Amino acid sequence: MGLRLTNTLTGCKDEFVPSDPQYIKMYACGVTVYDKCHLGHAMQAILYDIFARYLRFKGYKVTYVRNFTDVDDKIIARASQLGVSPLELSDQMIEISRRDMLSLKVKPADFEPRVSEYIPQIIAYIQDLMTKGFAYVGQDGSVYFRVRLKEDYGKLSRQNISELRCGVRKDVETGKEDPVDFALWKVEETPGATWDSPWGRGRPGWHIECSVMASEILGDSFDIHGGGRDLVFPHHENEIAQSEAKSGGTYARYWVHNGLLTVNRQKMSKSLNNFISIEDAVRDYGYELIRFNIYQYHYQSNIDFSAQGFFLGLSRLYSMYRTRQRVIDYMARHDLTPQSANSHPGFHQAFCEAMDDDFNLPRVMVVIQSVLQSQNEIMDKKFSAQNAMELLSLESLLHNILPILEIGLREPQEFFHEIHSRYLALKSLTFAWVTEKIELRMKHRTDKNFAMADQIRDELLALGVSLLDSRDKTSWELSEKALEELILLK
RNA sequence: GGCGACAUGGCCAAGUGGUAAGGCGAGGGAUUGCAAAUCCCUUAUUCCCCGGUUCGAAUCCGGGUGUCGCCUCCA
Repeated sequence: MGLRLTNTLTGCKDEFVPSDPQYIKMYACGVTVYDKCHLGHAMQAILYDIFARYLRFKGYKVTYVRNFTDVDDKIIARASQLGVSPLELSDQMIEISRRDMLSLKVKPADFEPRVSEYIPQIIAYIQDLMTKGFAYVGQDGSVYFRVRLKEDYGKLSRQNISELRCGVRKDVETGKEDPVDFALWKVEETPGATWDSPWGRGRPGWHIECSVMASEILGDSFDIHGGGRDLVFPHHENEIAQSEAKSGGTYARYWVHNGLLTVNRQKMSKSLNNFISIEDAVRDYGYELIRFNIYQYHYQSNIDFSAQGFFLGLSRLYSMYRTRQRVIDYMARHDLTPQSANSHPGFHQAFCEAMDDDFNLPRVMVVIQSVLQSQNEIMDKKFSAQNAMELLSLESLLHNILPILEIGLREPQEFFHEIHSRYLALKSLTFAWVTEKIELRMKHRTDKNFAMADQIRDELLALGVSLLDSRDKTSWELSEKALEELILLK
């Protein structure tokens, strides 16, 4: 069963055939570290992390590279504003970014190169382009890429060079031979962010870094190159132009582009000031809810962030842990151990088919939904050895696939405790108070004084605490309304 | 102005030629002292509009309309 991937280069969902049948090389554009990352960056990082995890799950060896852009106009501007050196600022931001990724349970990529560490290679690369005639020193002393010489320029974004020129493009650099050319090396002298080169002191242009770092680590040609949809043009187009001009061969074989996180349908971005930082998002919603919501959409779609959407996710996540807890209790009661069964073949296949179909996470979520439902169904039935085995195989399946997604892995008790404490604190209530109320109601119930018992239950429900009576005891959880309140207050 | 993507029930969202997944919501049932939770059933003859191709289209083609992204840094 093979993976199929939507390839921006062809515009089709292509069968994915790695150049080496066992080894996949993947590169994803990381962030420019001039400020804290926001939820949109989180979405991208989570997605490519999952792709890498799934490919490994399928048995491939994977090398995954995700870069940090630490040399850039914005970094320089920001650093001078803050009165620190550009690399000091980017050091700080990289550290924060790593912490953010950790808090989202995103595994580090195998390589996380920084532009500033690849300056000699970038210079050599540009020199090579120059000897091949693709690069030239412009009138302003900077080095540019001769776009028109690359005949298939525009093949990724389907842009036509002659049409580009009549665009609303501003600030055309004066040193270029042709307005469509782009900078490889910008000559200037900002302290702390420039290096000596054959063309004078300066720094790398916008797109060269990815080409250089990708080829240094993965080689001239590799399997998957990913990034946000907003990078298709010009960033990825230019990467292809440079890389293929230099190597003469194919650069990335499959181009994957994820959708963007939007707010009121508009892209989440610093400039629109409609962003939420990863730090804030994790604090307010938790990493798991963020991931859970991302999985409701295909990676190519934009995800419109809204509190209402997050509420839906929370109520389903809550429900997931309810089942997780129920399974744990059930296994304890019947003395079952999870290791004693193989992964459920039917659902295992369904999961792989969904992932193989262009990483169709919404379909994966349906599979998980069905697994949980089947577990509940089994536990609703009379106990039998056969049912127990079925339950264990479902459990074994979840143990296999949930670590790829990083959801549903916590101790349910811990999950509930966290969310319940937050809610109770919000309402200035305590666990002890709720327990007291429940015990009081229990007395009324055993006395068959249902009117009083129901009154207490209604009182608690009005506060968002919903009671669940089982044969011997009463437990409680948060009502839908309470969950909604918890999210909407953010 | 150019390029690209998207438009599916009250809401969210899968689905690239074979007769509309799933979730939320709503209604009914099993269960329950009554509830909650859980499970079961029902809830789009139809996929923005108009043409075309085809035995057959949400899916392909042409033309509209609308939304978004890119063409300046952007995941």
